[in-house]
Amino acid sequence: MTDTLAINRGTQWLTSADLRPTRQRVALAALLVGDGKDRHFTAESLFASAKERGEAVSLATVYNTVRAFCDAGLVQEVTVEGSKSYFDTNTHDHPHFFWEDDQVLTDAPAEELEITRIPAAPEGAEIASVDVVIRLRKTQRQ
Amino acid sequence: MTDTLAINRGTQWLTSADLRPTRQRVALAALLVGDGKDRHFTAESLFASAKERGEAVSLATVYNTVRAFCDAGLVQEVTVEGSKSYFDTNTHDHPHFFWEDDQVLTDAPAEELEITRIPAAPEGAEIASVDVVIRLRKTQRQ
DNA sequence: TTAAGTGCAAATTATTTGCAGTAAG
DNA sequence: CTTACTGCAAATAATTTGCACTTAA
Repeated sequence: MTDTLAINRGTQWLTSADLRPTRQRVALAALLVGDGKDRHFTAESLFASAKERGEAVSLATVYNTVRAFCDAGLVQEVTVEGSKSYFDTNTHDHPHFFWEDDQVLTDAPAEELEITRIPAAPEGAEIASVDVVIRLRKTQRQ
Repeated sequence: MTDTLAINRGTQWLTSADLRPTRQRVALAALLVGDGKDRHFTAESLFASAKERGEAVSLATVYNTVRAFCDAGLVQEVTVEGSKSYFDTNTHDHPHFFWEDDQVLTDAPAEELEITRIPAAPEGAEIASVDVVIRLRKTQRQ
């Protein structure tokens, strides 16, 4: 039942960033990039997914591992909410939808965003990134 | 030495939102809108400013008060950083600069931002707001 | 074999809350 | 008067860390 392809992908992803492919890291990596799709997650949600699949990983290790992935540039932190930290396996600059009702982060179609002019960085500074978060609220249907 | 104009402005600001102008609230309000300029702050930074001016306000009250201001629509929460909550007395939708080195939030000139197209809200949702944060990093000068 | 990774439990940080006392309308 | 506000101190939530143990290279 263990998905060899997902595990291989995860292992490659780790080694490409010079991270030691330990059992725990491979398990988490497989969950994140095993199917090649972009994934949005928090430390807690990743921990929950791991537990669901019966993987033995401690919460502290999930936190440490996600931090390591982020430092290695494998995932991108997305700032959307005061308390929790959200991460995205898609590290390219792109806009996000944040579903306020469910506190869920998803990708917004980058090709539908057109920014034709951006405030210049003030003297002595340069632009590190431009974060665009489109906050969504569910329309109540009656 | 007490700035009557600032206090009056603060008091008006509070009553306009049906908030009881208590001594502590008026002091904080005067710090925030006393000079009519927009202000960016965190609970901690506002607490520090209050202490600096010799105002007797507890940290818990600063937190509660800022939350009350936010709920009343007097200030806007700006999500820029995982840990702390930032607030802005300018409640109009406008872009921000976030100085990563100092963890400081400032306004970006709204007239220099031109978004000509925005991803449509998915079925069943509507756009609550579009947050644009331009992250700045200081250019090291040698 | 050895430096890096793991997993507890305890520490830390930002924030909220319970509750007794205080003050505004 | 009476309801809301204040201020402690304790509670909470997300995350990090110290340290002994384990494991990949």
